[in-house]
Amino acid sequence: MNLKEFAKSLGLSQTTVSRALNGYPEVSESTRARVVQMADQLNYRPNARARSLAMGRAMAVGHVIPLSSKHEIMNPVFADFIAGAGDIYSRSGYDMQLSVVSDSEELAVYRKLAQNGSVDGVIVHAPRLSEPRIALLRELGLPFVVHGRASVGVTDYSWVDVNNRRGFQRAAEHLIDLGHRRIALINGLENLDFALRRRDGYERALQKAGIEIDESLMRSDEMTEYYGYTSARTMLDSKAPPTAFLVSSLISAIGVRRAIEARGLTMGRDVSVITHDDDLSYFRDENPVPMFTSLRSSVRDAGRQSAEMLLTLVQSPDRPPLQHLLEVDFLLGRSSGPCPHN
Amino acid sequence: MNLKEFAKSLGLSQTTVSRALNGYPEVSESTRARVVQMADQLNYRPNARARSLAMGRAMAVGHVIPLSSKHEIMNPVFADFIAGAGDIYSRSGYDMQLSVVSDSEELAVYRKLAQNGSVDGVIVHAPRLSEPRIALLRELGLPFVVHGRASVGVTDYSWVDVNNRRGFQRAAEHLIDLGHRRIALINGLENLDFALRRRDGYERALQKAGIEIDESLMRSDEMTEYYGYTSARTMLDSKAPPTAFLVSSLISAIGVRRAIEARGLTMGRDVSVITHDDDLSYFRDENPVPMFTSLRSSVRDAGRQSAEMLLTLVQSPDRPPLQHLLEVDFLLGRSSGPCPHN
DNA sequence: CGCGTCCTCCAAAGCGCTTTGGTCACGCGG
DNA sequence: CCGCGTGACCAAAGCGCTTTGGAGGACGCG
Repeated sequence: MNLKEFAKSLGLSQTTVSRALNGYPEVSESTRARVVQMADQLNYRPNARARSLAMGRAMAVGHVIPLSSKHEIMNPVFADFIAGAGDIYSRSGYDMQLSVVSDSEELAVYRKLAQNGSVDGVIVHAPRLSEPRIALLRELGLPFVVHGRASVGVTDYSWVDVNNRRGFQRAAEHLIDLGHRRIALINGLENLDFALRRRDGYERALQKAGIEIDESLMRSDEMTEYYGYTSARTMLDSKAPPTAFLVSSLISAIGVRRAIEARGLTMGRDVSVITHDDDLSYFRDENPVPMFTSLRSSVRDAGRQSAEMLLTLVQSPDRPPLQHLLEVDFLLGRSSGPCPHN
Repeated sequence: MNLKEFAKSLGLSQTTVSRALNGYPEVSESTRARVVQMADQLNYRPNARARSLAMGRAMAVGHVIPLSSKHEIMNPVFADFIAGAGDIYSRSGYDMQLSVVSDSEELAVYRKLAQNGSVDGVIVHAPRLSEPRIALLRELGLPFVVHGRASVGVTDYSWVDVNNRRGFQRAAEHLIDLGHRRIALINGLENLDFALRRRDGYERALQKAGIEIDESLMRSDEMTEYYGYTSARTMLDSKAPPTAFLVSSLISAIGVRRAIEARGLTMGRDVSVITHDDDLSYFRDENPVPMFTSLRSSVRDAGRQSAEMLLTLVQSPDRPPLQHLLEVDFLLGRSSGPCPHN
């Protein structure tokens, strides 16, 4: 059933029906009511493609997911982000389009999305220190919001980010206050901006406390469980093992914990752990005192914020960039305690 | 830049340009070469909306994700599935559309997708025992593939599923062979079909061995880490604790392990654990002998298979249903061993 | 030289919607 | 009674593509 047939079956013109359905004032309330009622009685729905072709707006936003051997963004964290963002899109009548691409074609895909007309805006995930996508998207004139920031380069773009530096500095300071001096950093991939900021926060805290930075206590990689496990395992087996771990992801922290216990040690007593926690639904700790002391920041919420920001941008494109910095919650759990060797 | 302008700048008609770009034989190779070259020089790309409007095909497939308080499909498992499916779509020139909806509107969204013309097919996730979506989609005439099966109702629809029953039966038999008699089942939500099949496999193994089924050793819920932890914790604290756990998800198994160790026991020695393992990238255990004895089946691969199946269905709609049953790999890890109390 | 056949290319008609630029009838004030 | 504003509706022109149904020229064959 298309508009033409539907209009005919109502004895009205296409114009009137279209207007009635889209809430324009040029049609009487009684007619509108009749149209709307008949529409869901006859199950008529405007064809989305035709609609957006006529309107010049896609009513869709895009997310590009690089699927590489090196860095896989499609991880549990991303899933929760998408859940948050998708929720907002649905409410606003927008579609969400996911493109899974090998990272060599990533930029080409953004280009395609823009020139293609298939989306009205995009979310940029996992920005690196210097981010070519920002320049590209600006050049293409496609509205975008970055989840995270790119420290190098222009600053006048829209983003939603977590205060990673402050969070990690605070966590490190907390460990230092507890007497720890050998604090390991199990970080994410340090070609990604957020990881660098975390490292920076960590280093600042050490420097302020006059603790020398020890590269052998720092790791950077994809934040898997196994990565957390092997990193911690290796460090704990070394001559001068760390007494505390600062971990970039709860998933890796689970691995760190496994290594600690495999060594016959007890987390929170022999070795302290503080982790960043994206508050993923599948790893939510509902204990009053959670297992991990953590820096918590809901990535699902970040997804919602980003989506909302993108939609405002899409709806008023000449607006100056919007930026939103989320603070993390510092949660005391059972994984941190005073340094035992003092 | 649209087709009209682009054609004019080439001194050709829209027809010829369109044909050149789409590989029709009615255009000479030399002209085609010129068109293609100019296209990427001038950065011309056909508008996707217009294209699919004209062709009557959306060149997109949909995935619907219910975001409810009761059951959240948007979990790490789903993320990996999407990564696999999305990969196939990209290669084939299809877009992937995700709809995140509250579960009360789920059916309405499928209806919309079909009548809307915004997708050419859908993947049905997390089927329940009896699945209204199957009847609906058939009625709507929208091609679909179910990830999983629905045991009750029609059987002639397309699906990709894992042999859950056999896998769990086998795992339970393995534990029985090791002398275990009190085997707990930490299952997924049992209104979902896959969970029922797993339970069925588990029960069959017990029955065959003449072991009485004990409801107090069975749990069913969303497969979070915390769920695994509390379930195991409670059971281990009971008068007649289980000596082995059969777990439906690696994530919950991590929680089970935590409970075991919190009790001062050692997994693999005091208590055995076998878990289903979706081979998620972020939980891949790269040890030669993995930590968990598991039933492994890559959900990413299932995503690929489902996507491929859907695309063949979309491309030849009158084809009879396709069905594909994936077997699980039984992997011996360090989490299972002989029953200690014998 | 005439005619049929390819080979290349083209004009124009959709695809299903929105939106511009009306028309028509009615009512009201002067 | 005339003129004009206003409310309710409509015809038709796009949006940017694909595809149908030719057209025109080159070429080969009798």
